[in-house]
Amino acid sequence: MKVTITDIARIAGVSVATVSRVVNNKSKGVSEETRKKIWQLVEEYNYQPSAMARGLVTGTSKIIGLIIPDITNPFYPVLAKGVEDYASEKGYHMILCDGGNDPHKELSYLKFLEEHYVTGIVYNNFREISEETLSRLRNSSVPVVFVDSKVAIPQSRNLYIDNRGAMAGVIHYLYAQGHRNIGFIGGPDDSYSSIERFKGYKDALQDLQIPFREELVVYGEYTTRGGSRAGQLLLSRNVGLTAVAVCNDIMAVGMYDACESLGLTIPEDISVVGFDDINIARLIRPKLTTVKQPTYEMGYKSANMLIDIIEGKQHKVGHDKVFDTELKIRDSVKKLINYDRS
Amino acid sequence: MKVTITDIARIAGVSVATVSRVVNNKSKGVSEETRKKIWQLVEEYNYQPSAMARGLVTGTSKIIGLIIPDITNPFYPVLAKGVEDYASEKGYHMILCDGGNDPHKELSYLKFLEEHYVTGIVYNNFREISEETLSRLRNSSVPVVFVDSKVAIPQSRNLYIDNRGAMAGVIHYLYAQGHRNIGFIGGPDDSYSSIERFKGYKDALQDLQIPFREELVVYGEYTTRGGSRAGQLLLSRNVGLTAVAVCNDIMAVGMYDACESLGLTIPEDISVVGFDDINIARLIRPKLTTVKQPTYEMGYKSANMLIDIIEGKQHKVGHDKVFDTELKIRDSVKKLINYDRS
DNA sequence: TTGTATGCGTTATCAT
DNA sequence: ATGATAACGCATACAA
Repeated sequence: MKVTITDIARIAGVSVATVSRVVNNKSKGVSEETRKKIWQLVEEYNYQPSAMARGLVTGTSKIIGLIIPDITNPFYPVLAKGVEDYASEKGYHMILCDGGNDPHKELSYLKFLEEHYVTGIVYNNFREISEETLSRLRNSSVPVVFVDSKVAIPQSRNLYIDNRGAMAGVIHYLYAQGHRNIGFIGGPDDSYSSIERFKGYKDALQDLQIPFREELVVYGEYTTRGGSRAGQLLLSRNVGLTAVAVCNDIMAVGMYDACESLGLTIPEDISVVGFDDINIARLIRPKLTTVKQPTYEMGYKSANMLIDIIEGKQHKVGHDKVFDTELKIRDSVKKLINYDRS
Repeated sequence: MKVTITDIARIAGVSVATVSRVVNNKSKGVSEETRKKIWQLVEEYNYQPSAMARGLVTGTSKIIGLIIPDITNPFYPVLAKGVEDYASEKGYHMILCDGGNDPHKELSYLKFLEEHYVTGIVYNNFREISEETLSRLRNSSVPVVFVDSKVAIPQSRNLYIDNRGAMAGVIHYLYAQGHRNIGFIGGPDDSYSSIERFKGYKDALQDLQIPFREELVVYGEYTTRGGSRAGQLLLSRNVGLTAVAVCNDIMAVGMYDACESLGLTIPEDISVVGFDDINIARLIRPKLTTVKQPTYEMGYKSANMLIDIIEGKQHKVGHDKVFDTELKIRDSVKKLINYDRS
């Protein structure tokens, strides 16, 4: 049998109100003596307050939700760790919801979170967030921090990186290494980050006065397999590519596979740059040159922003938080000519 | 304002009982007409039953918990995916709890799950499960499926692989490739899987009549860094190693690092075998020969077993489920001599 | 087929 | 400092 607050009260010879005060650390209104006695009983009988009953009366909880599209994408465990760490520092629990890239499941999780009175949500979905989800969020008054997408709803903040600028930086770097025929492998065409990075690709081409060629661009799923397929397609076109900018690291890994199966060597035959700097990037050979996102920090900070909103400490300085990225130069890009920028 | 069952009842001009019957799909006792009307209202007002109130009265929930030590270990996202997939097939939600390798946090999550009336728990911790945790579990009557550890408590099942036999198989394989001086890199010394795998190592040596040498064995954390440190220590001993069996893949990756920093080439200078077959194993070079665990299936099956217990469909055939492993032979082991087993 | 009434375990208000 | 009690939103046994 589960022991309830009534049991403890009865055994201690006090009222439930008193037990409640003690258990919730209400500073006033209880003598040291009874306080001690009750704690002792709580220990002895292993009393655990029912989160249900508590939630029912308070209408809230100490839980935040994290919604992501796919935990097996190595980017997300790190993000989740960041969120979890900050949350638990502040006495919150995190519920991780893997939407499985399925809008239905994602929506179901959102309902689940609402039904459980979560106090806030960290939301990431590389795809466009569905209108149904959005309107639900708008009406629910639950604070939300969106990671890597720009959505304006009340009680929400956005946290992202400069995808566009970072990708432009990649192209400029490749240019500086002597590359002129630079391909682009993008993610799903409804992916916010992919769209932005593609813009950066075009920005840079324009800056560098390189004509944009449709045939140098291919899209795929945000998976290793997606990268592999896209890579094979791109390479099979024989368009004289010397380098490829890939939209994220797991796709870049797929690109490695594609090159291998076609007998091409990186970076001798073709240079590759990724995005994210997941762990694998420095473990594969050649080590992958890529754009580092401060993934853990982004998770940590998003939880921070969320809990600040929850606790009323809203950042006055502005709605959004932009994180810096960094190009990690490793071994997957070849210097083509002795090009001196001086 | 949140809309409650009372609101719907009032608007529909019926009692809350009727609304409740409809919402919970109680087959009998409601006319088609009112049923329709109520569903319509539910849609229109976006009524969501409070999980708190519901849980409070039923004393249960449709939630299962998954407790793991570290989501950033690539083994776990896959396991989690398996659990999540089965659970959501059956209409359950999964709460993922990352204990962060911290017994305190783990215990805190366990309490959290209990307070939220979870109907069951899938539990994995490579370390010995603390006595406090265990006694808590014993008293709580929540069904538990333990993954990769053997714990006997009522209402629980175990699911694991033959760690010992699999590691023995690794050693036999190395022997067949001509290796005689085989080192072992183990995980934390209170890790169940590490202990079992070490036994397998010793079993095989005995079978093969190779004397056991203490100096060929080193332990470390279950991380890349732990593997790297252990590898450096082992290699620095200059004990004439030709091969090393590593306790899991992320440590094996660390071993790769160690070899690189010492100027050793795999497999020419030293052969390496891992355990788990995480994604990275086939992405690093040389591709890692390793023992494949059916990780996703293990997650899926553990949720299956758990929900069977919950729903009373207990497997009569036995308490435990043992999964098969498979040695994936890739490129990290060198054949030393022409040894013909015929 | 539908409604009434009770209780789930807790917090919070108002007394004492 | 402590207690009595209403209220939270719902499921369910029992009545009608």
